[in-house]
Amino acid sequence: MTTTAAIKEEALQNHLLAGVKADELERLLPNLQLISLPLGQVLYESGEKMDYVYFPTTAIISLLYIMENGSSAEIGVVGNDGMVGIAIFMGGDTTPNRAVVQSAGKTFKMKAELMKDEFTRGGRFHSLCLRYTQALITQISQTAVCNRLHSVDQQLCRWLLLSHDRLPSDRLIMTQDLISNMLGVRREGITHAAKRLQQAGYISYVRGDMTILDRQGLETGVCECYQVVRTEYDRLLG
Amino acid sequence: MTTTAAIKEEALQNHLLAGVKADELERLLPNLQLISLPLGQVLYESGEKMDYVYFPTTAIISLLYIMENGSSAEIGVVGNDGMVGIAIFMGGDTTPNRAVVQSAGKTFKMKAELMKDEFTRGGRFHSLCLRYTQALITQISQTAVCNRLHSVDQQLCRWLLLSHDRLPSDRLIMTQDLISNMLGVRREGITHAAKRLQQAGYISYVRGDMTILDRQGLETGVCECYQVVRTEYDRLLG
DNA sequence: GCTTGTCTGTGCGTTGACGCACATACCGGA
DNA sequence: TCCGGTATGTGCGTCAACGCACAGACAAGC
Repeated sequence: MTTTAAIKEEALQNHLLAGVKADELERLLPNLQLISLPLGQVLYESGEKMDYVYFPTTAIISLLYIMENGSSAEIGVVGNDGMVGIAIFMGGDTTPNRAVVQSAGKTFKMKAELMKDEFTRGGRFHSLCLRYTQALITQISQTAVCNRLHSVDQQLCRWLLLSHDRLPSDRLIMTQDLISNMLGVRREGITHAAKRLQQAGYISYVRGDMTILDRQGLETGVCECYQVVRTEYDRLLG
Repeated sequence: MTTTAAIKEEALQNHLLAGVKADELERLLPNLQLISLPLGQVLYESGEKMDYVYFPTTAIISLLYIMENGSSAEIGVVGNDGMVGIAIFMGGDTTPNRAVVQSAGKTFKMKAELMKDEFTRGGRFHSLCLRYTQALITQISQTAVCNRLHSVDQQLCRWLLLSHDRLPSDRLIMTQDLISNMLGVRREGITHAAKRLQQAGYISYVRGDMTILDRQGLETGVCECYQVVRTEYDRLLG
């Protein structure tokens, strides 16, 4: 049986939960349920009412927009740095996006109503949620800029670094086909870009099993977008 | 001398101000200062502390990210539908973006401190600001998607429609060069796209003076991104 | 073993956008 | 009236990414 202390320690792996005041955390803990998310699971569908908010610890969730013709593009990524379901406290209840598990792992979930209750209490939890939302806005904004101005190679580096920041290890279980769906480019484009990164010795991969070997190498290939987002997260939540 | 009633009527042209409760508006009005903004004026520079929040009535403000090499791309646009300076109440105080006047016109401004005070009071103003922020997030997200997946022609249509929605007339004073900076594409690309729209009879323009002749025509050339954003604004703030 | 499905690699023609160069057109001021 | 500055139009070569087709390569299961 998992002790309360163990749960608490697990919860602190999520930066938002780690940042709230002690009394707020005590109130939250009994309402947090730890679950495992398999790769590909859909947490929300576009326009669907959100029943839960998620605080990932080791899982990574991708926020996608799916076009009417089926093509897709990622607008943001959430790991242990944040939460999935900001629309719950922002007042919209839904978003026109899909939230899907990009990397299997664990997450806490909490009922939307309880989330709203705690949010309206104000306090540090309230302000932390808002600061996180602003950081997410920066990430989405930079995705927009990067999509417009940078090459697939640069974007793959950015995407790998963003993922690595949220990953408990250096391994990423993910096919090139899935990555291409996230980045909204051709699968072949990812094949080429990934091959170059592998030849440079920055990553290795075999059939959906990717390992980041040289993080600093990746950072030499990335555009400024990554650092802008990183700096803003540190500034707002660090 | 401008009467209080006249100021109030002017204020109601901004949808956010029009949406707050009567007592909230009475508190806000004495702190709101109506000013004229010329084309090109910079309201915020990237990373700069925001002293004021702006509630446009007839002006349109563009939110841009400026790359280190000087190229730029728009991440969102704000008119009488919203406000500029959400970072003030989100807690970050600054953003890595520039806010620049895209279409000359009038706006109310209010000191950042007063904004924070009113926001922390809660009430409808609080929730309206958050709902607006969510709508803006959708706009930024859709910009990211559109940048990735759609042609310059489609994006110009989207951009014109978004501008038209926030414009008091059908005229837009703006050179193709400026539009290209907003969309993050070449000036020649805009020349080509605009020429096609003019030949189709949807717009006319001469040296920085553009008129929208056939809005429905533009809507036939736009991608689904425009409607997604429009619908979300209506849902959240309508 | 074999088959089947999935993942990755590669080639090839097409295209949309880029970068550059320069022509043309228009405006306002000296 | 001329002139300099600005806005727009156009041509041309280049390139990154696309769409498609198909060839290995590997894993899992029978």
